Amino acid sequence: MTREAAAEILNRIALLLELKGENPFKTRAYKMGAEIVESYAGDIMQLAAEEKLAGIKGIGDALRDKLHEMATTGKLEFYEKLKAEFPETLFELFEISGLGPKKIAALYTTLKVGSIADLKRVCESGEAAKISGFGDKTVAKILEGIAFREEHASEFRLDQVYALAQNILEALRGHPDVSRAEVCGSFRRGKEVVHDLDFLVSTKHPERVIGDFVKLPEVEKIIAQGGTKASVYASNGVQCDLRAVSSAEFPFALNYFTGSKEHNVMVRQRALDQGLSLNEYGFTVVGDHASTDMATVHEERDIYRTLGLDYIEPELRENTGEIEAAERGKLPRLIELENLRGVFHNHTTASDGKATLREMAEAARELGMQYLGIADHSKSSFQANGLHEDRLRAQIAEIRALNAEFDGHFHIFAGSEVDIHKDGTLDFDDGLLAELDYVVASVHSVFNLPEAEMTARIIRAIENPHVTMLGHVTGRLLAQRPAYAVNIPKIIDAAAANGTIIELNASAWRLDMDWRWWRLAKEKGVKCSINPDAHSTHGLQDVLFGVRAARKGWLTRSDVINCLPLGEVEEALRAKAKR
DNA sequence: GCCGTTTTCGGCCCGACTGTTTTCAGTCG
Repeated sequence: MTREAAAEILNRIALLLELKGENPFKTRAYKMGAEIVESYAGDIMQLAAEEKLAGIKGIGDALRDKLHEMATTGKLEFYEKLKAEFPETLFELFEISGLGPKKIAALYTTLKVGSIADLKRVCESGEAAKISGFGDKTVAKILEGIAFREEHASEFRLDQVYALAQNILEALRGHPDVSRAEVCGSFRRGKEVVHDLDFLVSTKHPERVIGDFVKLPEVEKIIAQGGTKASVYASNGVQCDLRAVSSAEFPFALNYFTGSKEHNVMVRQRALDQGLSLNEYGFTVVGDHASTDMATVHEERDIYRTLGLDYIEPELRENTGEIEAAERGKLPRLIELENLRGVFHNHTTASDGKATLREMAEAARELGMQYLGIADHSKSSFQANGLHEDRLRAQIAEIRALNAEFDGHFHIFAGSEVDIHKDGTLDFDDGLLAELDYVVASVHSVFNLPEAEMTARIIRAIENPHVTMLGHVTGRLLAQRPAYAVNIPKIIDAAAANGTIIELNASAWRLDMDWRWWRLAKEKGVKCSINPDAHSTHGLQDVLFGVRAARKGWLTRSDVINCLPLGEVEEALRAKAKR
């Protein structure tokens, strides 16, 4: 059993125990256990199998035995019995915003609600509103939650599909009959969520490749299988499509299936204007334009060149002006992962992170970073074990000591992710903020303010001279929780006026600020910081998702503060502090 | 369920907000 599967089972046990009204500290122990299993540095399932789990904090006798059982038998009797008491679909209900274990338990015991379909029915029929503790507003909120979930049901975050896409791509590229393979579609365009994964291969033997594709270990169910294409569901529910074309067709098919549809329409129109018809198989000459120069097309780049355009990176293909820019040679040179020199906004065990300060520093160093910014939560974020003044001061001292140890080879910046209160004041006074190397200001409470009030609240924080950057501007959780109401253009103006950086939170759950706003921010002169918001050493790698989003927002390395080498970024932070 | 130790039970994380309620329960961060 994989560690992900084991962690999932522990999490589900926690949910079911909560439903049964178990001691909340017991359910928390299971949740903690799940987190440890997910993030443990080392092969925890191997250790579990060999009964070598002793001494891991948070894993006691009970969890140790359960992990051993899962690692050796592939299942857990305790869980099998527990889940047999409830319908399998019950877990869906926990995904509805506004519903917790108590309400779910009430719905289940009084009305036998065991699925979202049941839930919708009893809310609409008026039965739910009659349950003690429920009312019209509760029911309206639940229905809103259901609607949001339905609207986003087919969306997958990048953390859910990235490894899958890489694994399948690798398998395809390793196939003896495949000469070229790519992922196309919205994944290639760097969208923040995707609906499916589209793979493309060039081959002389499509039937062999397709036959092997549907037998990949990642494949759960075959939806369709033909001579040139196949569709399957992967085990995590993501639909994966494969198309096989010839080598000559490959660049055209790659371009076509990458989209976006709107971009394709514009490109085809441009081709027509030049007497060429473009489709997923190639160019054909139309009318009397027989003399058009049809350079041989080997790469996608050649298609654009034939049409008199610079190569347009996939992330830019949204028909938002990229074709005009390509025509005039004005496309930006997009940022690349390798351009990042360091990362700001990361957490440690001091608040809700899973790795210590030293572990985070070592991990960042191993990734080739020159510096690491720590920004643990501030005191108001109780749920995240936010730091009070004394603990923050102790952390600053710890960071200074570690830096002395690094002796210039690596640097840790002492920061804080300070809560923005409802009125726009910050969680620490200016004196303490001034002791820090930098400050990330974020909203973590009172999400439901009217837009004007929320905007004013955030602008007040931006105007605090100690605030270096603004954290996750809209608070959205992709496919789970909508953004709070906030006027982004006004936020951008305020950031520009105060020299405040805006974060591009690189967590696959957030990707916030959204890529659609970065061109405006860039025009106004606002700098971006691509922040992993890492809560573990592994989380540092989320910068990958952030870079994709930044590219989609037309950003170059000079727009992104953490592309600066150590000396220059120190200078930039000092300059901001002096303003 | 885990942890720690004044070695075996008692503590474990707090506050705001909302909606349902007449004093609080549930949810969220």
